[in-house]
Amino acid sequence: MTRSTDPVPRATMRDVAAQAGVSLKTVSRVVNEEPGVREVVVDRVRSVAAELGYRHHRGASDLRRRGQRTGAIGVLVQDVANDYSARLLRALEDATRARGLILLAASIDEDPDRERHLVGQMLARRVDALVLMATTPRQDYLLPDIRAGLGVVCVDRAPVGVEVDAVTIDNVGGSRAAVERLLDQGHRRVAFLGDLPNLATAHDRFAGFREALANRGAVPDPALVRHGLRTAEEARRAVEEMLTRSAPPTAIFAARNVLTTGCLLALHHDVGRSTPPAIAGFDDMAHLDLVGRPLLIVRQDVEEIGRTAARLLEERLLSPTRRARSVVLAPELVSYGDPGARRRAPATRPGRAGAAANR
Amino acid sequence: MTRSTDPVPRATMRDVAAQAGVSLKTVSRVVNEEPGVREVVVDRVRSVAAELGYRHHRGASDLRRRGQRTGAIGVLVQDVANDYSARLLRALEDATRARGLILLAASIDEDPDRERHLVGQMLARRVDALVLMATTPRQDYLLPDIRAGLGVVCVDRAPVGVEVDAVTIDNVGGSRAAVERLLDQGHRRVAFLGDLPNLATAHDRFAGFREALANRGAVPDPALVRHGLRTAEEARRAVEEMLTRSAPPTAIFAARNVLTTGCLLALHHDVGRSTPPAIAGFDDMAHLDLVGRPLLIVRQDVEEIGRTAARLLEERLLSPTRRARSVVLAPELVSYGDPGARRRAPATRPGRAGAAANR
DNA sequence: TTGAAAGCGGTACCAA
DNA sequence: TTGGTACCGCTTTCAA
Repeated sequence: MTRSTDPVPRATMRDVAAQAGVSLKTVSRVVNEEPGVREVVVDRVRSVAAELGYRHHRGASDLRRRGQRTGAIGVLVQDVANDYSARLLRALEDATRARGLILLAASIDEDPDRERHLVGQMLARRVDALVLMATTPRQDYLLPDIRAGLGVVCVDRAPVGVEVDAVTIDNVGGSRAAVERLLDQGHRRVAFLGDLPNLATAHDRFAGFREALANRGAVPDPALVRHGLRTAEEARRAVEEMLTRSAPPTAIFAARNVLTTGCLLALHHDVGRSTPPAIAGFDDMAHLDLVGRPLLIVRQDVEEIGRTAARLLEERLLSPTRRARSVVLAPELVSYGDPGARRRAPATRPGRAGAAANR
Repeated sequence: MTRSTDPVPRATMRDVAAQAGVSLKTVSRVVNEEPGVREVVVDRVRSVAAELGYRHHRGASDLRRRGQRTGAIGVLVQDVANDYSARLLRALEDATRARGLILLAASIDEDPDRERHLVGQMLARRVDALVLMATTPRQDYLLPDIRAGLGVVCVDRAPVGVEVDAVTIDNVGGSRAAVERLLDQGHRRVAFLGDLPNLATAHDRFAGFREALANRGAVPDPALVRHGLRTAEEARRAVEEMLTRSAPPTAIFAARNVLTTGCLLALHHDVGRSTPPAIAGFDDMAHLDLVGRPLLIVRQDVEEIGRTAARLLEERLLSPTRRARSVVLAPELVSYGDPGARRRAPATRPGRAGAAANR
């Protein structure tokens, strides 16, 4: 009596060979579409393979052809559920699809230990390359693997301690442009909401804010600057508190998209006030065109970042010894909810949009 | 002369063994934390491994311990950049983190051929299981692999042609509850916007719409029913067209979240009208609480779906011959932008929320 | 055009 | 407590 529920071991090339009456090597040739096998034999092997439900074992194959690549890429983002990370993952998928690569995805959650752990997991699987939105202060722990041929592209945050390819955006320029626009609109009391300034992106965005003010001969008002905000809720409370001041801000620059959400929440529940502050924010989000409020957004082209990272990776894998390149993309300024037409202008000088720089 | 740029081959267990003056097998024991190795030896091997930048080769290991699991899971969603898919991926990551699993992620894009291709890629990598948001009309192409021990959980869409575990939601009940709520509010001319009804979810959501009307002794007005809408833009045009009718709808039910966006776009550019139609939609999105318009949303608990899928997978891998189980989760109704308090009510009878049913 | 044998990096099994 | 040997599924090399 046969129990149909017993796991049936997978057919191997040996099984296919036996069933087809050829040698194992011939099956290998057929599976890998190598020339030099008679049509008749090819057909027979193919049909037997299908019949037995044969699946090529990529791991065994990669093991034998040592030095070849596994065709897998590790993508380590902050949080795969986050809009930015998810779109980056998708852009990488599209850009690598033609080469048949497969992506291992994982979330770092701003935890350096977790980053190293996940990197270890992926390297144990012998990924050809890593796309890394790093949280560790330095990435030199990757040096032995890079010497062994691992490709690495740092994304969103520049690498520290290693010379690897990178795709980042001009955070300083983007912030400066947004804040300058607010100043052009006549605002003088501009508030800043940002993350912990030991994070490079948060630091740069605050620097851009400061530069914009400095260009007008002004300095930040400490009462209107809040660092270390991590959630929309924290931003909401910060804004509500600011608005009760005797001299409330007339404009607010939120240096992360969740903080922009917090601003919107604060103003949403504060419907009575005569002139709500203008809001500018960093990083686009869904439905900002529907909130019924003018909004100035510094937008990154995430798809372009993904495409660029994939291109750098491809070049790197072709010539592992090439010098590291760093591409800095210029974000753009977008106006939402403008009573007039929708305006778009480059965040930095027009000529520099999309410029790449070697460091 | 040494070229420091030459790729240095990775250290293997053999290298570590030689350098540490022990046998390869001892290194294996240390790496796998097997007992029966003296502390001194463990320490020496560990330090040599670190020195040589040794990385365990999971593929080779899996190859030898045949029948064991690879610790990798393939996640095939419609589009990793889409909010729903991305959150599902994240929920799966969290639910499998404790077991140290790694996720291979890919987007199907509603393309059956692509689904089969990606499944092939992942099975070549010998994933232990697949989480599948299927687009193929039938999934019986997986039968040989399931017999070989592959775990499969279908998510969002019920499996066809195979008996595998599944996590879906009650699309009929969710839609019916939303439309009944509109009818309770006094609406009689309720429009329906949906995807192609040959998709199971689209079909079920229309069925729920019909049932809600039928419970009030009404039938859908063909002029107010639009199938086959795929994008927000298509929905926007459909709504704009409906609103120019002599008898426009007083309420609209959008059966997919992008279609809800389309409705909002249409109404946003139609600010003059005295009484805009009420809107209900299927699937939550970001910032719906900020659009300044009352909105009724059928919300799926994506995280719960992911947790459930992971649980079913774990059970399945523990007992591969267990009968397939199908868990149907009840969505909830959420009111946004309600002038009063935010209300939440179960979409179906309260007692059934989260109910699991064996088919 | 086809096949036999070695070996990729690691683990199982058994012997020392 | 440690090591030798076979071998996982496949590709490489070389011979037939």
